[in-house]
Amino acid sequence: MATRRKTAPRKQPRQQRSRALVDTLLGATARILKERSLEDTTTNEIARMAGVSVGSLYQYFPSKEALAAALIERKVELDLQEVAKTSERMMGQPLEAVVREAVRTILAMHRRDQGLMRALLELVPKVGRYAQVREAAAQGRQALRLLLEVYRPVLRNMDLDLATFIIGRGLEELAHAAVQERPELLDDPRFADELTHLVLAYVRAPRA
Amino acid sequence: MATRRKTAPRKQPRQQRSRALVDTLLGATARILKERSLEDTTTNEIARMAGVSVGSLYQYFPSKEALAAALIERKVELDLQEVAKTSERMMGQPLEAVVREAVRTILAMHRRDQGLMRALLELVPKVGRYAQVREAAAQGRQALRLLLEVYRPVLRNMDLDLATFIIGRGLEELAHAAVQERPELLDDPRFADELTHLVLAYVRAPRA
Amino acid sequence: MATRRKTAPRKQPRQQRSRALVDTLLGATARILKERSLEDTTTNEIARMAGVSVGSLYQYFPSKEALAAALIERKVELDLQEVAKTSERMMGQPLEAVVREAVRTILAMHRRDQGLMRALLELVPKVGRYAQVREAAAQGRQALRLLLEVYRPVLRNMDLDLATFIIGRGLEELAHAAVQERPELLDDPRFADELTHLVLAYVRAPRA
Amino acid sequence: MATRRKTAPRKQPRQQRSRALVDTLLGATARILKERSLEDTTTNEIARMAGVSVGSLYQYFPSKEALAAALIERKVELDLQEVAKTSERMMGQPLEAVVREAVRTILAMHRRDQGLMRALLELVPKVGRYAQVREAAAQGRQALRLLLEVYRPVLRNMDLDLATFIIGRGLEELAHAAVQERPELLDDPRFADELTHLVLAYVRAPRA
DNA sequence: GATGAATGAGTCTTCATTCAT
DNA sequence: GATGAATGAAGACTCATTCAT
Repeated sequence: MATRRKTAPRKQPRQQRSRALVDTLLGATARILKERSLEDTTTNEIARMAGVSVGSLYQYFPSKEALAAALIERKVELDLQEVAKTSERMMGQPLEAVVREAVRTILAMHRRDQGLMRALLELVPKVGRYAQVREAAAQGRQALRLLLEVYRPVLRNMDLDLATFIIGRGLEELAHAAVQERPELLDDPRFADELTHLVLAYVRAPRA
Repeated sequence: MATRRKTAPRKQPRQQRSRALVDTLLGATARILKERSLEDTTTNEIARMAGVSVGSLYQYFPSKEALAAALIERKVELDLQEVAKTSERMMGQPLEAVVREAVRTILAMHRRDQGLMRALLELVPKVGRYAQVREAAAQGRQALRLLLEVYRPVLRNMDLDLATFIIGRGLEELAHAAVQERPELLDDPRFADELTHLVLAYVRAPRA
Repeated sequence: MATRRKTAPRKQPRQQRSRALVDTLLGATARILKERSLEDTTTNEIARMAGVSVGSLYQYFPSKEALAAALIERKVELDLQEVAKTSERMMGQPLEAVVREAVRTILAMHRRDQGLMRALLELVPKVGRYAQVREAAAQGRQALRLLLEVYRPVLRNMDLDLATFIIGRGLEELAHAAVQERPELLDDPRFADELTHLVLAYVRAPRA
Repeated sequence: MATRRKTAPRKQPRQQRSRALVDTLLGATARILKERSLEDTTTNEIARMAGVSVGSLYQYFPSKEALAAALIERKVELDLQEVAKTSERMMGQPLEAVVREAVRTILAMHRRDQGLMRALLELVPKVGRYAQVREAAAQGRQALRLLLEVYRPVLRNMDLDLATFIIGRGLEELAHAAVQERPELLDDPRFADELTHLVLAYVRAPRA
């Protein structure tokens, strides 16, 4: 049955050595999840991969799922920081530059983690981390929304919430799609151009 | 272990009774997969749910995965038929009407199957049905591409392959996203309007 | 930790074959418990000993403890029947004969099961079957008490409750003790004689 | 598995500090065993309870069982001293007084340790300390036997060995029984009276 | 000597799959 | 062909014990 397993970390790694251990474990888990689903992985394998005993694994993570959850949280946190930094940096730039940079950032984020990204996304429901991810997405959207508001004068009249959802999620999903189906696009400037155009054409007021 | 299991159906259900059995099993599987992942499901449960013995299940499906694979193939087939029908019907209509109808169709497809859709998508890699799904997607894109070619004169100059990917996958993923995050949008005409606008603005030649 | 495990039997063995299976499993468990404590036993071993697969074991018993619990309940039931039969049979006989027969019965019961008896007694707390055993003991005492009341005229004046406890438990424990420490006494008529004397001397009114 | 583990203490605590450590550990073990079986206890828990590291525990006790064994030995030793003292003190007193005092002593011993007593008794076989306990019991019986011999003239004709077993073990077990089933009896003078009567009536020669 | 993090053998238990009826 | 009891391989997880610091 789908017994949701405990995912709360077991004890905080206070010592430096422990922190390294936790990192190694998360690293091994990440590496494995790029190739295999969580249930096709065993805790023993993760431990072996990390060059650590199972016992040590369970010292810090009460279950396989907890490892995945930790991975997700870490990733969400990092991405959020990046988004924040970018959106701050772009404030005041012309609309087109902002959009182009946003597209660039999203593609970069996806290029970086490829497989892991997809694996983690699939794990979100199983591991009960919907809340965090939603929250992160919400923050990202919030940043996007603020930008749109700034440029409202040059935009067509529209429901900003809806537009934010369509743009935010649309770019995100197209980046995912590229990861899955056509990874080479992540490095193709034409793809970035097209996405930029997609967004700009969508939001701009039609010229008189 | 990640042993890829046999997924080829065991024997073709020639008899009418057998065909009904297969349908019942697939139905039960579908119903369960809407709520639970495949590995959180047991063959015994599927059989019980279908009101059939496990033995009978294995008469037609050599493994749990085979059930999922069959489900995917069935779904792909149905969707393709629908796409074909729609695109045929739309031939010759004005661009805007075509896009609007395409959006409507996609949203309808997603509204219909919600959970199952997502479950199946996650199963594709595990069950080794990438090929079929790709192939189906390709066919869908091909239809889309044909449409775009017809309207090329009124469109901006662009790489049709790339545009097809962006539009096709974009709409699909935004429909997914709505299923996941904001199901009410599936029935909201403003969502359909915005998506239509997204596509039209993207492909249309900018007015002089 | 002392997590009390589920002990409720899993499904009732309806078929004849299943009933045989359950019996075989209980038999194997009994045989092993005569030599080893429950925690020094593995479910796999019990299954192997019973010539059955672990899976089958878990079909009927949700845990090792459940097997022990079932064994205890079965034993309690059987012993109670025997006590009831004996006490009924003795009604109306002279006091000495009654006591002698009671002693004989108790010794016989212990002679029969020896090791198992001790093992089960130790398991009672761990398996949460105190209630049943208490209840059984209470019924046995009740029978004894009824007997004593019948003979009250020839007995010394005493608190019947206390006397029942001392006699009932005393005999029981001395039988246990014999099992543990001097098994040969179980077959020695002098031991039975002495126990009979112990009881009679204790209850009889001192002759003027 | 039922591998009998090493139980010999590891090193003799010569230093005063070490002796205190050993005492603390035995104390913690005793406290825990009153509530939980040995296998439901972890060495880590014992150590934590004693405010000591596991490592230190293993400095003095090579296994969990060794702790139990040490506890048993200590208990046996103490009880034996007490028995010796009592029996010495009673020499030359009238029979009834002697028996009464013996009963009192036994009840007191059991009142004192309650839970631990039972726990230790269950551990004796697992820990391989049968010999010591037997030996201790034998010494106790020997003392009892000596007493009986002194009073032989006023006793009925009987097998002293058998009588010793019945009286010694009978009193002991009835005290146990009281601990388990009716603890309030340990403090009830009527219980002591009845036990005294039980023994006296059993051994006394019937009056002409 | 003390510490407690690390180890890994060993256990319970599940569940996909088979096969006797 | 259907049934569902039986099988047993495989995995998560614990905890006695060791040993580097």
